[in-house]
Amino acid sequence: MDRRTSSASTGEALLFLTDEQLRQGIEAMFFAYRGFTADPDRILADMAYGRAHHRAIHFIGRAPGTTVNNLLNILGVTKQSLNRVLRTLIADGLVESKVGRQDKRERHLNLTQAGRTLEQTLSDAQRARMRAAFRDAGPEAVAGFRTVLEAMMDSEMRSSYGKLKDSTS
Amino acid sequence: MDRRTSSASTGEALLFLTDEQLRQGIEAMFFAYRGFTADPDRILADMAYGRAHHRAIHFIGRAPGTTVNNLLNILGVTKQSLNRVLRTLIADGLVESKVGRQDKRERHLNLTQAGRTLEQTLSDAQRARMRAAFRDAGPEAVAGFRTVLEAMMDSEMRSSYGKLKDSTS
DNA sequence: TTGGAGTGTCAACAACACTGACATAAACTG
DNA sequence: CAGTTTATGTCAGTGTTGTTGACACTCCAA
Repeated sequence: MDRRTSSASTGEALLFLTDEQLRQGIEAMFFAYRGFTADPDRILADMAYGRAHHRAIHFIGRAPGTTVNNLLNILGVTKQSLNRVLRTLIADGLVESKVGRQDKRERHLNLTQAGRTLEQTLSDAQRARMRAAFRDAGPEAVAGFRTVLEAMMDSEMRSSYGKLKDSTS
Repeated sequence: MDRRTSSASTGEALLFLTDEQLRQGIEAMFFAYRGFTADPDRILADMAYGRAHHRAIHFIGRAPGTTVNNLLNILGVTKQSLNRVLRTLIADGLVESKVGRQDKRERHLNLTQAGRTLEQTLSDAQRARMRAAFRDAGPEAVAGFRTVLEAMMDSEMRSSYGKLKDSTS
């Protein structure tokens, strides 16, 4: 099956689309993601936190004052799941939740000083690996990396990604 | 902190290594990985299987006759965790486990016909997304994508990845 | 024969996701 | 104003996937 991409009938120009190339892409993604999360995971293992806390802290730090609903959309989890994480982060004084001024139903989330410190620790570890990978690979490879990843996102995620990207440019 | 990469002191040539670029790389990785797993996850949700079953099926299909220990190294989980998954896959007739001929302690794992069918279904979905992303991004971007991902892996994973890659070339 | 490697299994537990149901307050709508 | 919707929080239950620790069995190799 899938004769179109596994034979040479489409010519040399599409050789990068063979099933074998796609499988290697899939496996590269799998192994790289493990590396990507390994360092923060190690740090968090010593605390009572996990990957979910890291993600929440990352995106609150990235979009200060964001609402719970917005965070829900970015993270793509249920409110029950996020709430469990947020509750512990707020209780531990890493995140603060403030009632909205305009719309008092909303809660605006911000990192406290302690939260920023942890965010920095986690993101330093993750950035160090990313930086090493980027440096080894070079600028053209990095551009290609981002192009492919963007194409691989669902469109909703792509818009979340775009908003974050633009908000800090 | 990290003045080296966040200032212009190292020159324009390293602009792709700014903290902002690294953060965007981190977020791209996060959102893209969600897309990457979304399609197989949807298929598996209807069955009694999850992502762990998909991974086992993928790598058994990729390296037929592999031993449990080898699979353990590739997947990077405990044998207890893998065993739970393998047990259900074997019980459901998707994977068969054969005692080694040379070393009878080892078990060699292979997909049954039913296993291959499921593997095909899952990997078709995942490859379709990967193919679309690769096609949209173009060959140079794909090359860069792979270069960065390889640089991001831990070295043990990189060697697992390399072995799989070479075994089918 | 003894030690260690490869494997399987039991039990307990934790993290993180899910669904469903319900509560509250605020905002919007007719 | 009454009714509905939105944003959020919470309780209870469940499932998948990971972990440790312990123990047993088979079998290879020194």
